[in-house]
This record gives sequence, C-alpha cells and structure tokens, in this order.
Amino acid sequence: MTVRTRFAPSPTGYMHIGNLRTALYEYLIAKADADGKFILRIEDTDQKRYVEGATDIIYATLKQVGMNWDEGPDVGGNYGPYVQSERKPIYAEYAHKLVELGGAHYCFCSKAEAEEEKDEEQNMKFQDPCKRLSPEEAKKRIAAGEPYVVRQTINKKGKSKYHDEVYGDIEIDYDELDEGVLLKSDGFPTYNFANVVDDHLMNITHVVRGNEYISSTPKYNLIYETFGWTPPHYVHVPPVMKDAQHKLSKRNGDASFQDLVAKGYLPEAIINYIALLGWNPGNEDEIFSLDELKKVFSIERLNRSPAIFDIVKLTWMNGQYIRKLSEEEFFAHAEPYIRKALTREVDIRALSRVLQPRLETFGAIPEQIAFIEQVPDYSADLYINKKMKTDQEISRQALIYAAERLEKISDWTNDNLFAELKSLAEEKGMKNGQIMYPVRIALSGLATTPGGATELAVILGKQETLERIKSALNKLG
RNA sequence: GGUCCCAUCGUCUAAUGGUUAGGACAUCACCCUUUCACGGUGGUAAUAUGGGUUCGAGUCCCGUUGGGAUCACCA
Repeated sequence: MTVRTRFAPSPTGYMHIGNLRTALYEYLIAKADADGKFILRIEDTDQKRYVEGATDIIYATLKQVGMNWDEGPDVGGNYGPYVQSERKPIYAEYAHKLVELGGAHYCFCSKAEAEEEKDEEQNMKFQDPCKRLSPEEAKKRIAAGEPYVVRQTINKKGKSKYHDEVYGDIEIDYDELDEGVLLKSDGFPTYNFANVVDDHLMNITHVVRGNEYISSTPKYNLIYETFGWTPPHYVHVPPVMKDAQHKLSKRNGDASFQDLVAKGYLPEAIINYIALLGWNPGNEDEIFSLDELKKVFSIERLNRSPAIFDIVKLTWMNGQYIRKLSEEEFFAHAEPYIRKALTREVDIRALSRVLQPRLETFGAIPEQIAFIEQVPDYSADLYINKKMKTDQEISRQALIYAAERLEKISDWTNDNLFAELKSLAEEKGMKNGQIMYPVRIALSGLATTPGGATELAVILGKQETLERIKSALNKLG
C-alpha cells in the first residue's frame, strides 16, 4: 500500500514552527515510500477564525522549503475537493448516515444548556436528553425547522485501545470520552468529524498530529468502527516549546517561519534545525538537506517528550549553512541587507567576501557594517593594546608611516596592501600588529570588526582610507 | 478535579540490562591569526526522587515530585 500523508492546517494566521515541523514529518513519512503522496488539505470549517491571506502563507512557506505537495487545492488530485468548506455536503451525508448506524444522534439542546449540565471539577459530563428521542420525533423537529446539531453517541463501556507509532499502546476508558458535536448547527462539521471523514475518503495511511489529540483519538476510532472503516496509523508528536512551560504559539507572536526568514535565516537551515527537534538520526550527524532527510528519516526515532526551540542553536546552524554558500549565492542574499545599511560608495563585493565567514544571520549585517557609513565616537584609549604592543604614541607614529606609504599605492588590493604594510613594519623595525592594529582602529573606531586592517581599507577605498587615518591622527595629535 | 502523556548536562539529544553516561549548541581555557570571526585542542556540566526486580538499572516494575495535554457548535 502506498503511503499517503496529509498536512491539514487551518488558515488562521501565519505558519509557526511547530506546525511546519508537523508538515515536515508528514512529508518525510510520505517520501520514505517511493510512490508516497503528500497531500495538502485546508481545514477551514471555522468561518469565525478564518484569516484572509493565511492560505497563501501556507503555500508560500511549503514552496520555499521545497516540500511540494502531490495533491491539494491548487494542484488538484483524485480525492478533491481539498478545501473543507467545499466539502460541506459530504459531511452532511456522512453525518446522517452515522446517525442511522447508531454512532450519533440529533441534538436540539442549545450550547448554554449543554454547558450548564457539566462540571469539569466534579467530573460530570453532559448527559444529552436528546439521546432518548425517537428517530421519528427527531425527524419531525428537524422538519419543523428547529436548529440541531449531530452529536456523537458513545454507549460503549470498558477500555478503548489503540496503537500509536510514537507513544505505543494507549488505553482510555470509554467513560472518559465526550459525546462531542460532529456537525454544527451551521451545517459545518467540527474537526472531530471532518478529519475522520476526509482522512478515510482521501485514503490517508498515516495521521501525524500534535499529542494533544492522544486522548480524543478513541472517539475517532469509534466513528471509523461504526462506518466499518479501517483507522489510519497514528503518529502523535510532542509539542515544540517556547520554554519549559509554554508551547510555541501564534498568539504570543512566537517565532514563525516568516519571521525567521525575515531576520536572515535560510529556509534550509530552519528545516534542518526543526527536523532535529524531536527526532534524531541515530548517529552523530546533524547537517541534513531535505533530500538527505528523506533518506534517513524514520518514525521509530521520533521522540516522546517536548523540545524547547533554541534560537541560539538554530543561529549556529544557520552560520554553517551561510559558510557553505558559494560566494555568488552569499552575495545574492547579503546584497539587499548591505545596500539598505549603506549610502556610501564602497566595494560591496569585497565587503561581502569578508562578511561570509563571520556571519550567522543576514539580519546581523547592518550592525556589523555600520562603521563603514560613519566611524563611531571612540576613545583614544582604544589604541592601547597589550597584545599588539601598541599605545597612543606608537599608534600615532604608525599611522603617520602608514599614511605616507598608502598614499603612494595604486594597486589597491588586499594582497598588495598587506604586503606593503608588512614590509613597512619591517623597514621601521615594528611588529606587524603595531601597524595593522592602529590602522584597523583608525578605519573603524571599533575593537571588533569584520576583517583586518587591509581588508577594511579595500572596502573603503583609497580616498576614504586616507581621510580616516588623517582624522585619527587629529584625535591622537 | 478525572483521565492521558512526559522526565539524561543550561538547551537539543545518544546509550540490545554491563560505556570512564557519548555527541552538538552555549560557556570557559588554550592554539592559529594583522583584529574579529572561522577552524583546531581541551575543560566545566546530566540520568528529578524513594523503593523494588537483578550478579548488575539511565534502561524493567511500583510510589512520590515536577511539568504538559484534555474534558468547545477551535483545530
């Protein structure tokens, strides 16, 4: 049997990391099978929560990370429609059928009435009086136009059992199960019904979802059973956490995929990182492309406990991906950030080369290169460096020598500048650092810079380099 | 509150019942170096807790503690 998985988001906002990870696992489970299919289904049965543009974000995100779906609203497929609001008649049909089969009943109670009767603290469940209505009576009231819902009927006693691929065997008493609403009074199904009907009709073989569904899964199995359908394999996964107590959530504005990309994280790095949040390959490898993940992923190595999202490790991993980029690719990514931060004309190719090995996110670029725009106010004490054996007087002398020498240079390349300054140090009987360090400070005004003295000089160009040395001499003068 | 689930360094995690409890991030030190990084080497750091079973328990069983989920006409 070919594996079929589905990613079934509800279009209620942006894609958060936990959501994307679920999609990734679904994708990988499907793609572990040569003919496996990954299906996209939009669960928009709650019109109140629908957010305009949310489906576009879902499409864009999946495309950006390369998780292409085989069937879905836009690409079609043999099991459509793939948007639940377009499947309304299907749910109604099956809901009425389920009533006939005894798996559900019509209920005329208002929401308030149902609410009133139960008490969570006292562990009292809603006892639906409508359960006792005869079919004829119920039909009569429906015909009379009375609003109703279809509510699940649970008469079974004892323990329900099912197997979960991650958590093992799960046992829950039927008494714990709620007779929930399956078809709302507006004619839309709830998740509890729609996902069962759709997963069956779409031939889904593996259902991957958050572990908050572990305890309601027996209810879904009851529906499968009543219809005589075979339930899918269940793969419940633990949540991705913000900290030890809280899940990552849309509501708190926690890290979304879009946010991370906007901050200069690469989609490949994000995918790689979240794959490892709750799964591991069984060896010590950590860097995986999506294609590599397809080869090594296995359900057996999925974890049972929640994982805290650690932006620091993601940042490190992003740095690894940045370093693997070709010079061209890196430049393409970095250029917009660089241009946005600079008005001055500089050699941005040279700047880009210097940036690549020391950047972890593209978002850090503006901060790193602000000195190019303008030398910050700095103390002359910066010229004192024990390790470089410099102080203000040595630095002043070094800058005078350097300015003289640089003035005469026309081949303004890093190799040449470095060679020239090195030989200058030799001539004057100074250490390399005694020339390089003061020049770097003069050009940047910073203790920490991307690149050394001559690299900065190349980026800034000859004229600006000489001007900065001159004003540094004024400061030391 | 009932029920279900979870528990190894700060974080992500590895460990057929037998390892000096391993790796990665972070952190610290050192090396490399014209700075900062990158890279390299090394260090600090964990089996929540109490019982059992066993020659032997991170691993199996029970209790305790802590955390999470669920009990919607949300998904």
